[in-house]
Amino acid sequence: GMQGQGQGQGQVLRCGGPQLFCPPRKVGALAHAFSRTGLDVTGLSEARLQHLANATLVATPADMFEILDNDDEGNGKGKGELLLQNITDLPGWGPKSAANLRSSVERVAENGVPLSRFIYSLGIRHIGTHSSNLIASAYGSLSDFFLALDYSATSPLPPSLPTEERASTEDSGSNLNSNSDTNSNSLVSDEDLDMEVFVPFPTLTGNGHDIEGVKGIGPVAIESLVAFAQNKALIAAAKALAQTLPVHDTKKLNHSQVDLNGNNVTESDATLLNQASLPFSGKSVVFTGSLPGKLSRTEAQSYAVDLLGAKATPSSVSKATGVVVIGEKGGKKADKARDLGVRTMTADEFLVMVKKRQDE
DNA sequence: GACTTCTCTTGTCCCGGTTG
DNA sequence: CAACCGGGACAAGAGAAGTC
Repeated sequence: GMQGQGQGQGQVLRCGGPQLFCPPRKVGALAHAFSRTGLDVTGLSEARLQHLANATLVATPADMFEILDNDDEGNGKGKGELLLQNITDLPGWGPKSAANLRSSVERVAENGVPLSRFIYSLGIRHIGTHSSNLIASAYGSLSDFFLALDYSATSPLPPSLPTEERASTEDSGSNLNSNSDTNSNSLVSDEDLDMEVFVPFPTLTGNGHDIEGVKGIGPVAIESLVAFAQNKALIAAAKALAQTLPVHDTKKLNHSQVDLNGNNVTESDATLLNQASLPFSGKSVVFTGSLPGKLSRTEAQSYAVDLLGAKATPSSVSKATGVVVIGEKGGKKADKARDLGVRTMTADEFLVMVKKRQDE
């Protein structure tokens, strides 16, 4: 890792660099990428990933998709079959679990993931589900997101560089930063914003002129994004991963909804998504208790966001919460919602709304 | 066929970032 | 600078699946 140390303020021991290429944390990074909120490849617990990593079968998320390669050159087994065989032979694994893993990978490779989950899967620090959603809707498409990464990686002024180098790269306006006492730890300090100084991720930060920026993405998140963008190995891994599966634009409707109930969602629904007329538009929706049927909370959250227009599905209730959906055994969240006067609805009522949207 | 292992899910808590 | 909000980590348990 090349970036600065962990700054000592977090309790967690960190390599300076990215998790994916930090041996102690590699498995954790892989687990993060394949987790349900990421690429959602089932059958890959942290323990199982440890097996694969120990056997040097899988080092990056993209490697896992090699299990689908079937480039057998006339004789013998293809690459994917070999990998499948190697996995099957690992202790604790068997034909069944290996085959299940393969089909899980296959499902993801065919269906793809929404841009937000792709971004989440990259494991960028401070970029969790919420920030990933914000970023995804800011850029809309994977290509635009990568463009932003490439652009921001070209920053001539990494935050750690001494001020002399800063001055040399911006000869015309060098006098602006003459006051060296200013604690310009921040990447987007006012001085930087004023002149045509390089600003990374202007779509997110705003450029002070025509671009407003994204609320909820602050300097810390930006700094983390810049570090990611400047790491060639991580970018390469991300682009390799992008080759393995379709990444759906956020402004359009993503294909993942087709899977939920096998229902097709038409293109016209996509245009409805951004309208403010949806039941949950602009609201954050919190779920508590278990939902009827085999509907998982994750699926329900997808419905709330994609079909009903919710802006977020946090895990806790606050006064900013728009609606709390109460399933069976709803606990303290339901109480808190009532205390705060937050609107509540039953899971059944929620499902009716979902059904109605699906039928349109 | 028994045992082990992993998965899947929810609730709670706390840290940290963002915002005004 | 303070309050608020959100996410992540943690814990626990029930259930399912697979291995041997």
